[in-house]
Amino acid sequence: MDINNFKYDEVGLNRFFGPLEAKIMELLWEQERSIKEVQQRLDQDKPINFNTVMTVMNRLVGKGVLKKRIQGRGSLFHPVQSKEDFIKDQSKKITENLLDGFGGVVINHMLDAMEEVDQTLLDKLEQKIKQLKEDKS
Amino acid sequence: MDINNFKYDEVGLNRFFGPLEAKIMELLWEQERSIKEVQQRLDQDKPINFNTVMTVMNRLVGKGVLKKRIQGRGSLFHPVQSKEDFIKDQSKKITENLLDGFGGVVINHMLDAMEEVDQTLLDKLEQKIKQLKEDKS
DNA sequence: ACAACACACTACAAATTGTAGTGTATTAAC
DNA sequence: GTTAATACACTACAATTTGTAGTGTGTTGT
Repeated sequence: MDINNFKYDEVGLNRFFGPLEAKIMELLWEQERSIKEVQQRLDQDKPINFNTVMTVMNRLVGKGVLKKRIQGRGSLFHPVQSKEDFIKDQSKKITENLLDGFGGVVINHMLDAMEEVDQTLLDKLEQKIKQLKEDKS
Repeated sequence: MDINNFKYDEVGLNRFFGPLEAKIMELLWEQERSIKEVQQRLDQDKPINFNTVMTVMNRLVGKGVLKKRIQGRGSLFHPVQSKEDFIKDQSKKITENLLDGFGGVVINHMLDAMEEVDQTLLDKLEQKIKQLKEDKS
């Protein structure tokens, strides 16, 4: 899975993908689809070439986020992970990366950010730490 | 400050900058320097053109991470933030972004990642949580 | 046999980053 | 005071990523 870029000025899946890639992923997380089906869906919003969609979908296969399954004449595409699992995995990677890259420097600010979003998070984290300490002893 | 890309397959400052940019930032976080001084430092490791260094340094000014200060004939460059502050700010942005972009989906995995850190960080976490709770009451 | 379709291969454009040439203006030296 | 070195602006090109799309090929269904 070579997705390893997080654009934190973007929104939603655009943080991990280009805009067209993101739209395609979204459609395929809904359900498995052929290139044609994806192209027709996208075309409803804005005219888009079949080959354009094909190229991008194949690139996503190359990146390891989509899989191709031959079915009769054509192929069907589906993500290798659910959307939730994808986001979870990437978030974990990013968080680990921040922590073991910059350690103590960032941890306070991560907590600040957590608190701003949801106060109950601190309790959850406290519990986890308590549990961790019990496990160790 | 238009740094908004986090490459989580890279190491250190390369997560935020290109490799050459990162080396230059590192040198300027040590101390304010002229283009010539930066170029000569880098040149010790590997031959590098003066204009190359100049271009990249000016681009970093354009991105808002460096400032230029005229001094006599030439200019001296320095980061607008300390290295620590830079990393803190970016980390906070990334964390907030993850949390309010993907909400509950990522929280547990962020906590998981936090659990995996070393003991001293865990202690820091506990302290920080305690402190945050006191602030509330 | 032919037309429609699925797909491979190829290519180009914008943006980002590293690279570096040429030209200009100011400073320093003789 | 003319020349030479220096600092810098301007410009350009290559590789990579992402969006875009043309052409060509082989299979299918009529």
